[in-house]
Amino acid sequence: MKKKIVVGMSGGVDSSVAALLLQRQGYEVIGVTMQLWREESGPDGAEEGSCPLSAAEDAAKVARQLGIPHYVIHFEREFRVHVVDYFVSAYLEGRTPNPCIACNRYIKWESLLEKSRELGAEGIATGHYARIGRTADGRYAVCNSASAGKDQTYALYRLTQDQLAHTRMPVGEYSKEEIRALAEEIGLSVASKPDSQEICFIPDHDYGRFIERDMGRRMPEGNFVTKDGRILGRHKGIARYTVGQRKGLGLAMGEPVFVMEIRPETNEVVIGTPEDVFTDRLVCKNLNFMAWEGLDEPRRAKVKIRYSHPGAWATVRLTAPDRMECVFDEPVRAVTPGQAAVCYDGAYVACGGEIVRTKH
RNA sequence: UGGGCUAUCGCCAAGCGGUAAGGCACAGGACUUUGACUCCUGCAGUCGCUGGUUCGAAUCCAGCUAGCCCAG
Repeated sequence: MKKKIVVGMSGGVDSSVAALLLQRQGYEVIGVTMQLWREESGPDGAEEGSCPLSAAEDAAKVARQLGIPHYVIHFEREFRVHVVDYFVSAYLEGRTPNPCIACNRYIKWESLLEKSRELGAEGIATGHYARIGRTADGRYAVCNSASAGKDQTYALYRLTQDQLAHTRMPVGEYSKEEIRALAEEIGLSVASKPDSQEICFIPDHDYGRFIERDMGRRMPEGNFVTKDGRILGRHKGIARYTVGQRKGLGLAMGEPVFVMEIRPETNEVVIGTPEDVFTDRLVCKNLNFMAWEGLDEPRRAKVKIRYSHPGAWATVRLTAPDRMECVFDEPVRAVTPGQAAVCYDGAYVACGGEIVRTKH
């Protein structure tokens, strides 16, 4: 009897080819498109955003081409709570969230995996460019995909051992070019669809406006200050800024200036020089251990502090049961509370957590 | 109100008789699988106003206006 697997199909090239590959590997593939968000723009509720009708239609079309069943599952409620609400409240608290990490954790894995079990499948598969390997001591861990330019492991650091044991990422064995070629080869209609980018539920990229509309009122203005307390001007609400930001401050100081810190308690945004935004240590919490089972003693690791970060060498250690400190060999730029610090042991994701504090 | 100084792009600022540097800000684009960063491009037909001198004036002269400083 064939093994049954659920493939999360976004309507894009990657997840479409993932379904194809699994089918070729002999799985009984079930295509599922998650409906996550409905943009109530336009008078008659025109669709837009993450999984617009066209996404589900594209996915359904691909499923038809492959001859597999296809379902649309509604996760709007989960997405609202675990991604959008988290996103908005984090910004209002002066942090800079990474919604893709939250979405992976709560929606793509927790909710979808649960659903797949209800459907009698042994697990789920996605179109991520990452691989799932086993360490010497048997732990599951995601590692860099075959094509270095397409690594998505940073956003996957949250996955648990159980989730990893029931997950397949077939496109991680290939490069983007190979995936497109495969799609074209069998005539998949979505072969040339452009890659998605930007946060799916804010297509116009105006975060400030989204947050204000979501909470139904305007954010309070406050002061831009220097680290020694001098007032430089007024800001338009702390959620409009993030550490390391230069553009959009409207501050003509003669030299470029950057956001050093956001202080929700006083509603202040601290401004500094390019050098002021470098730090050599950070503390994170809500840890998840992947290739590493724990961290009894300080260890060396390459640490990424944002999705596109090449990684920087650091010594990491636990300072409390759920507190990890990273001390970098060289200062890194714009360590930002709310973002994730992900440690790598070789190609494997070792562990990671949410950045809570930086030290200047 | 008497004396001195200054007025050049949103901010700062070169320019010193030969036909408006630069920085910041801003806008657009590229890059980007979150926010950022970075990169590229654009951005004063005009120099507080009005006259004058000159082949030619932001640059010299006069008056006016505004701001700053000193005196009072």
